[in-house]
Amino acid sequence: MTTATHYQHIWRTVQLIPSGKVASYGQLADLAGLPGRARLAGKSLALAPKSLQLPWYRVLRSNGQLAFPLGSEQANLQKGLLQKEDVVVLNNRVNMRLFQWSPNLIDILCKLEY
DNA sequence: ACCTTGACATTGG
DNA sequence: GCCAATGCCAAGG
Repeated sequence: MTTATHYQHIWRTVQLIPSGKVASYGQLADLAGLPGRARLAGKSLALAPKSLQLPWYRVLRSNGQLAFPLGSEQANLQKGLLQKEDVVVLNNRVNMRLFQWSPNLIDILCKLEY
């Protein structure tokens, strides 16, 4: 498997996150069939062509924090996009307990992928 | 080829 | 909650 392929898996998978929901980089990697490779998920979002129009802003750190520094241009943009979907961001952070994915949904998504 | 830098995560103190 | 240590690994220098 080439890294380009890995990126494409991530790009395909991130589009499965429904509006109004969020996932962590680790979950994204897992769903893409790349367990333990959260870092790769971040990398591939960073390098994704803008033309793909990915919902990158629905991906957060495992503790719910935005991946960008508080007050940065990127963080503000992400916060705005999330709040437009009624996801509350406080102190650069989302309450992940409100967004736990049910195991059967994860199951469905995994089957969609492969 | 070696080193550093990240849109990361988990564990242990 | 904070920090350091580990594990992860592609990109760019």
